[in-house]
Amino acid sequence: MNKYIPPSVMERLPLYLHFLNKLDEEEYEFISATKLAKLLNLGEVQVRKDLALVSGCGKPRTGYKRYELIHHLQSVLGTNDCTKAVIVGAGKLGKALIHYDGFEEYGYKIVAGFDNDPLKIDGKSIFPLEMFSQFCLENDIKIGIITVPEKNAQEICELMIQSNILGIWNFTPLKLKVPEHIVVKNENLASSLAVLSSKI
Amino acid sequence: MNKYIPPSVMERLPLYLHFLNKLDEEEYEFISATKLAKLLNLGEVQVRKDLALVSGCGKPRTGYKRYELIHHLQSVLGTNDCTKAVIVGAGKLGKALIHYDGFEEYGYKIVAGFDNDPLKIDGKSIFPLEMFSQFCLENDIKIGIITVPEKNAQEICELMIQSNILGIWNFTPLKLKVPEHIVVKNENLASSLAVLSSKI
DNA sequence: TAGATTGTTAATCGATTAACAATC
DNA sequence: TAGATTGTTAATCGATTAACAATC
Repeated sequence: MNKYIPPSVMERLPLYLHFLNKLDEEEYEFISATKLAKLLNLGEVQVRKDLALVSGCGKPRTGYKRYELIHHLQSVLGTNDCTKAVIVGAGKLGKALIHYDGFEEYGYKIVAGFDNDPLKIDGKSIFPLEMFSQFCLENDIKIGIITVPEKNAQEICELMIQSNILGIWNFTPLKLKVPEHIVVKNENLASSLAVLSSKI
Repeated sequence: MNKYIPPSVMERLPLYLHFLNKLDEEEYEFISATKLAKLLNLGEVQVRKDLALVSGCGKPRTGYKRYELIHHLQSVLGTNDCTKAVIVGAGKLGKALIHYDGFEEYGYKIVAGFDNDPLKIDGKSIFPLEMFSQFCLENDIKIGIITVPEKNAQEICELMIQSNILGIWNFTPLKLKVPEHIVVKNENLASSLAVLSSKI
């Protein structure tokens, strides 16, 4: 394997994995790309190509061994060495993400949250911001999630970079200024809503 | 105007609008696509083309009249007739979205939340599920947001369709079964995380 | 005028879809 | 064998980027 997997494909892998995990183990020892496509309402060729890229262990006529396919998906998604993330900003959205357990299925885990406001500190999962850098360095954290108010986002971004974080998932509408090697993914909920609304 | 605006462009419009709203009114009576692109770190031609599609009132050398551009963006995004949305599922994520006030800048407003669990009912914004249909019909709601557990998602989806909702923003990983004319936008946070993680 | 910026047409890039030989 | 499904190559589609004449 070790082929390059484009973002468009990467985005679909969690869907496949989740669906395969839900499938009845007895009934589906094998599953074909064709069948999976039909069940997920996706293009047949698209699924076939995605799976070929990720696994490539399909057998004509029978399809993929379900268990093996799950394993390959997990391997590409990073389940095998559980990618850890931290979050800064324990407002409503931050707390919702911290307590959302849907990431672990794909190998991601938000291991801690941080906030400056003592009211939001909560022993087991949300810590004071001063502890951020040390925590990240000690635990080799590479992914940081920003859910602070927009006006504090750049400052938190810089704190993250100082703490050796390489990927930032930004939930604020601020365009973060970062050096070349840092990856930023902006999550703009209003954008999604705009697209949905325009399609109606 | 009334040109067709592709989803890829639609997605960027809230970014432009938010940025223009933040700009100092005195300093920027006019702003050029070139300048905007530089400030937002986007492609110069991309911004120019987007703005031409949305407004087209740019003047060579001076650029766009800031105020006019804002107005055109709002008009396309729907601010002018404030698109209303409702949400079902008042768990952590649902509550975070209900109280998130960032949508209104773009003309979208989550006007009410619904839940079956009496513990989550909260007079001013979260109502019992039985009131859902009537509320939607009376208030001419066209957008529904699903933040219930996956196992209840299809059932809520059908309730929404019965209540004349046309666009569904689905935060569960379940592939919803809907008739032709219903638009579904799946928001899969794990997908975003997968893309980010793979780019590091 | 000179030159920055516009709107638009052409070229490139990437992603999706179609076609098809290979195979279990 | 016959036929469903695979992996892959070619064709199409849409989005981004480059090029350029028009214009204030």
